[in-house]
Amino acid sequence: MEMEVGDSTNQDLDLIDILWKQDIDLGARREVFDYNHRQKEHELQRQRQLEEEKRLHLLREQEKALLAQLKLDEETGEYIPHTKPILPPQQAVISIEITQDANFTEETGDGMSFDECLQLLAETFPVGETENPAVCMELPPVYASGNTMMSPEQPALTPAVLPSQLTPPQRVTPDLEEAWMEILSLPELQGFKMQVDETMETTNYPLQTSPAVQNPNYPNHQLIQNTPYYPMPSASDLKTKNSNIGPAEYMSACDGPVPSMAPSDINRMNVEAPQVVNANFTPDSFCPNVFYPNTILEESSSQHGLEENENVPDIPSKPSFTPMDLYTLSPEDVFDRSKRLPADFPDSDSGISTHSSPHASSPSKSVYEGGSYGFSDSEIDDLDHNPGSAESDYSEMFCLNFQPDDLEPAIPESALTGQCKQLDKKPKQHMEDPAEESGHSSTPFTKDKPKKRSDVRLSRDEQRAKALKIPFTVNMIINLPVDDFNEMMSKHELNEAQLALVRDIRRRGKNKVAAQNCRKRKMENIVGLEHELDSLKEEKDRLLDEKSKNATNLKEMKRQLNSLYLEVFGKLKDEKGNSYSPSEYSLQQSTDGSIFLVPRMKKTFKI
DNA sequence: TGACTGTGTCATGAC
DNA sequence: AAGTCATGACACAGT
Repeated sequence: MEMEVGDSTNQDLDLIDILWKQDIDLGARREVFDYNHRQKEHELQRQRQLEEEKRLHLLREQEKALLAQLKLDEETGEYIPHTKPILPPQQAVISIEITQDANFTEETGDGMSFDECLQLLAETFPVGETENPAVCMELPPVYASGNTMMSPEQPALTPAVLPSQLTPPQRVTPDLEEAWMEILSLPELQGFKMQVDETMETTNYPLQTSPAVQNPNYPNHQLIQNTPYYPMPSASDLKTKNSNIGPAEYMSACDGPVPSMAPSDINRMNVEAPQVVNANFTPDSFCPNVFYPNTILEESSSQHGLEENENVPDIPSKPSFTPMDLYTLSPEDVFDRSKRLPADFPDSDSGISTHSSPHASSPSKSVYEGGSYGFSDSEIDDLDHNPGSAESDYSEMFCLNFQPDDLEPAIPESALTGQCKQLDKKPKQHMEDPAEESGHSSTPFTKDKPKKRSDVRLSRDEQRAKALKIPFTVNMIINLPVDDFNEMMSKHELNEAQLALVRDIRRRGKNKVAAQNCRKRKMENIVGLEHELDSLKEEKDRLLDEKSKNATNLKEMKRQLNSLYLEVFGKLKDEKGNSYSPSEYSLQQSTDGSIFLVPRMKKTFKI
């Protein structure tokens, strides 16, 4: 089976190769045509497949081991434990830790870094806390509501343990958040993240938990964070996406009590996402909120009364746009969804201004320089060159990469936030060819390319937005239609500096897209003119050839006419029978066809 | 080190 | 009038 996958991948690569060679105008970058580059990609991909095979094998082993402890109830088709839980909780935790370890070391190939991560995990979340109900958020109601999928090693599943008895989720302290930020900023983790992303896209990952946990771009992820009313994927979703998930996976994924979980738990769970690592640790599995400055979260949530979510209100017809929504709602997803509609938003990184102009003369400059909030360009530049500082978390917050090719899992329309629906309703702007913007889209051919300046240096606008605590993502600021943008702005009381910055960001972002489009058009014009030049050259050659032929024909006709003339002239005799001298006479034809012998002395005689 | 290239930004005019 | 788009010009970073 793996061989088939590999073969098809090779064929795909070859096909892609041919297609790229055929059509260079698709906006593909240069490295796309670099054979060595693709070769390297190919090898990496093969390596990943091998790693994945190993992982799958390991997971199968684990599944077997767990299933061995279960018995299939033939009436209900459910797996039930043979006996009462035989493993003490501590043991269950240990087995889960083993799973973690395997996942980490095999997926990353860099044990040291993940050992550190694990150590941090252990310090952050003592094993006793693995009973956190939040861990089970991915379970569909059918599992969560009953005891159909009880694990023998899960005492927490026994009815004696009620959610109220559980250790309440603890908020991650700022220090720990920072530590997590640093972990996430590790290069190997970035690579791991990419690897896992690709793996999740191409394979049916047996131990997959919820896609929302695996992939922060997954809309359900947002739903879980933003709309606690739809906290869990439907059973059908799980059937389709994780069709090969068995009870063992659920049990390994759910190390806590299955009973119903209040939305507040769900929300809090996002803050504590690292606890989900026992299911399948990926950096992506962390909710962005984890890496969010508490200050921002708390401030924004307190502004809008969302800090606790203690009550479960009715489903609002149009949830208000909160900073939390915006932060957790990756713009990619918003626009991915909108991209499904006929009219689309401008391409991906349209809003990410990454270049700093030393003489920015935008209206906002005066604001910055006015010192109203003490954020000069030099300071921004300091931020630029200060990796690991605030910029890193902010870059996590603002999803820089706009990936139109992302998975588009089917989600219920009702699950979209009101804002998203609005976006769906009113996508006004024409979407340019996504390939143009795909310099940052995660095409496999750009992955290993050294990061561009725009990737390395974070957007000044993002940094400014962060400095001013602007509760919108840059992408949203730029890409929202004007009505939605105004509505969004009206829902937040922004001060003058914030307003100026937001409008500057929007202006720059739009202009950036315009410039890109302009350049693209310019290039297309150049190509078109070159083609036109070629065709004109061909026509010129053709005309020259025709002219040459015509000249030849004319010459021949003149020659024939001359000989005919001489022949006619030679037959003309005067009264005495003498021939006329061509030097003294010439033949001329009148308009009525009559031929005259005209003396060169201007004397005419009618023949 | 200078030329070239790609990109972001600003200014300006048009719509 | 405001917003958006198109485009020339400039600066900067990377090659």
